[in-house]
Amino acid sequence: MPRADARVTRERLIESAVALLDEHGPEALTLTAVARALGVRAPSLYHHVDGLDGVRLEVRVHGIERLGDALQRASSGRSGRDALSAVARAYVDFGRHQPGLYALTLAGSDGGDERVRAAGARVLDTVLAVLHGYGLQDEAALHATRFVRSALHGFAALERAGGFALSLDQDASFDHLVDAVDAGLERLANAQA
Amino acid sequence: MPRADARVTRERLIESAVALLDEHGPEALTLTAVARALGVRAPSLYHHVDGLDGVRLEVRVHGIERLGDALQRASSGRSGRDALSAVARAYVDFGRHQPGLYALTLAGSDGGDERVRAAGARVLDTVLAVLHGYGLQDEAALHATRFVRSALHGFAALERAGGFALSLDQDASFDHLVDAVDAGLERLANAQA
DNA sequence: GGAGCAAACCTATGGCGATTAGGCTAAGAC
DNA sequence: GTCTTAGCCTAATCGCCATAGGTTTGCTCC
Repeated sequence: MPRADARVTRERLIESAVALLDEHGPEALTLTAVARALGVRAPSLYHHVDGLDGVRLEVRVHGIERLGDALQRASSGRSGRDALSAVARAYVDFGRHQPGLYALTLAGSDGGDERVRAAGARVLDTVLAVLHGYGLQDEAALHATRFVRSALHGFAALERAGGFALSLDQDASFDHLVDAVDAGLERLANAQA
Repeated sequence: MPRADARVTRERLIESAVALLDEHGPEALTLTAVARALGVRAPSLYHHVDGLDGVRLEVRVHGIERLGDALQRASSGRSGRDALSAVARAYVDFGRHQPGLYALTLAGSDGGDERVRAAGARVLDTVLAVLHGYGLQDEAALHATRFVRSALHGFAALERAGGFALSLDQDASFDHLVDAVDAGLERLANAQA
């Protein structure tokens, strides 16, 4: 029975952690900093989460869930290339707007946490639904999912790391990427038949 | 004028750092650990590199150079889809065999270091050479490079992070990825014309 | 309306890693 | 042989994670 006057709640803790992460990078996510943001001392957090890794886990779960939300929202009511384009845009935008949060969704030893698995499955299902629009099914669809996620994650990660150093328009590159992925999916769909 | 009996050299320092990274992960790369491996105390390292970030920079430069070596070796004597396949395999294998080193090649604020730029340019050029085999030139080739690097980095990163949770064969997924990227490049080459 | 339980915090402490300051030693130049 | 300086060192500070153990104070239930 949680007390009503608690300064620390899972929601507020995640909120603070995400803010630190997005504004000051991964290094800034410390127990001390989170505690300070919540008006509390660092050891107090141990009553709510399992140390720094626990904070990261909570944030990761939250991040994957939010990513799943964004992808599902983007794909709803669309199909085929249209759906691919919308989902891809949503994915990349998520990485752009919440770089710190996004980085945590993938990096990490999640020790087989159930919530991570469930949230990840939802992301996977959303992508799979898009691929069905290309006629991809079963194993071929799963391989294709890995291709799509590789391309999207790679793009988001390279963008974040400053890997696209040249002064070439990134939005144009994104459009080319979607075009190329579209062609790749058509190839995989044909190869499957 | 360096002394002959020095225990710390750039080479030995990088070697130790890479070993720590590949065997025990990013967290294990500490000044204390590197110093211990070299038979020296941590503060002594400051005479050779600029702190922990300096170590990371040295390792990053080394990693990008080695990646460049691997890609160039893989592409030499091949062209077209054959070259793409070989380069992709070399890229992914690099990430598999040296996960810690690979992770550092991209993650990071390299503050515009000249050696990083140069080594990165060599990687870029190798990929560009492959794309010329598809008839891609100029701007279109650069956009295509981003597509290829996104797909390869994404695959390597997801593999390393355990993002491919399902028990689906990863080598088969890799073959599908190469196939899809090949199709994507053909599309981009046609769109260019 | 008070007793008791447990939630929510706290201080104290230990340990480790980064980094700075300041000093010793001995290799190699001249 | 002197002297410069590269290469290491110890000492000390600071920030952070983590554990141990204690105090306050809502809440619930008689």
